[in-house]
Amino acid sequence: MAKGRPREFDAEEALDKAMMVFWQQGFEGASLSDLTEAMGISRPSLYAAFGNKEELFRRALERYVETGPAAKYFAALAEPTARVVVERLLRDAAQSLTDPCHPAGCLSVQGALSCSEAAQSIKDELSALRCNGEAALTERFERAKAEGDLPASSNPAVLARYVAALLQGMAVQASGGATREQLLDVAEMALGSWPS
Amino acid sequence: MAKGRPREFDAEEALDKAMMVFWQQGFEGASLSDLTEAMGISRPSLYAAFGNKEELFRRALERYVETGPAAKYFAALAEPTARVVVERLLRDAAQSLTDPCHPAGCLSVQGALSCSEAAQSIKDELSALRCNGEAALTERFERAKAEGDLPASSNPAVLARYVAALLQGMAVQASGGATREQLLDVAEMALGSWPS
DNA sequence: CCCATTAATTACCGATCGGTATAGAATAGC
DNA sequence: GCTATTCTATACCGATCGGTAATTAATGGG
Repeated sequence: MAKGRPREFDAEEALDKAMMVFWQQGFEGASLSDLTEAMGISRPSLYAAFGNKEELFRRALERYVETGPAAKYFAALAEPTARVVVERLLRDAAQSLTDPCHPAGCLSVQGALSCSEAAQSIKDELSALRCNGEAALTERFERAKAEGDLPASSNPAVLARYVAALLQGMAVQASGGATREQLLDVAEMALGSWPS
Repeated sequence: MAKGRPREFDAEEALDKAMMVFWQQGFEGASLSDLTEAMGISRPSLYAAFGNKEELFRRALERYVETGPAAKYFAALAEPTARVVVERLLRDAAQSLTDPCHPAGCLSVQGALSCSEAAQSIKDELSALRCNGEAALTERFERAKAEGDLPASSNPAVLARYVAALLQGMAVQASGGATREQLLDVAEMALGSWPS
């Protein structure tokens, strides 16, 4: 098994580096030279290991969802009540969006919020990802409503869209340099008027 | 006065076309070819009239602020009470962000939320613009607080940041294809818990 | 009418874009 | 050791990027 020359770099490490570059510069703003330099590998190695720029982005995004900040998002849905779910979503977001260990903001928002026609499929994939996150939150709120955890009069889809919009707005603020404290203020403000 | 050959295009019309392209594709995603095609002028005409791509963007942004959606934002601050200001901000945003007459979303958000180092100054200018809008809202809330229009316990800066985040999040949602009704739901949800 | 001035057109510039052909280096199985 | 296989390194590809030089066309002032 495993014939041939072994690769001299760790694929997951390289992917993490690529993720950071896409995170900071967006899909189109990240050039192959930026990527190879950050990943510490040559251009042919990148193509051999990851296909092309678009597939590399998808792999990086996958990693962002599975092991990055997006993983905490889905983990928060497991909290026992809707109120605690939202508390964790907003507070974790304030924390993660300003974590100095990685670029400010959210890859799913700033990866390709606008782009040329050539990158349309990337933009669509990102908005589909955000939509999935919102849908998962809607389901969580539907469950909460069924459990009497949210008022019977509440509208889970609207609540989820509201929270999603707030999180995405916090991501824009973080991208613009907002501090963790400022984002926490926004989070607490929203929590102060949460219906439960 | 006015010597030389007269230009064959209307500069403001051309600027509006450029604004649309930047709005849809972002600063970096919009190529000179995209721009000249949409503006209906040749490349040297563009450079003679507007300097270069960066200055063209700044001119288009200026126009966006003065005569575009951003103008309505500042107009809303003139409403008599904080409550009505926020009502108009959120509802006008839901309307404008999904107006089929122009690209979905907000130029100040999707013009360059992330970019390469080469476009950093554009990104900075946009985040400064958003920051100005937020600061103007803070001042409006301070006035409202002084007028007893907002509770004495309220924090104008936090309220403004909360509203700004919500608006920016709505812009992200619109960019992803959210409908006007969906954004209005978010607006009404936020208004339902407004402190006054 | 002629000239100075400005705009439009064509054709082009070097640089960088994403992507690859080719050849050499390192492994496993035989 | 030899071969098949896989990775790495150099050097390169056509296309497109933002930006311009040079020429021609249209105006106003003298």
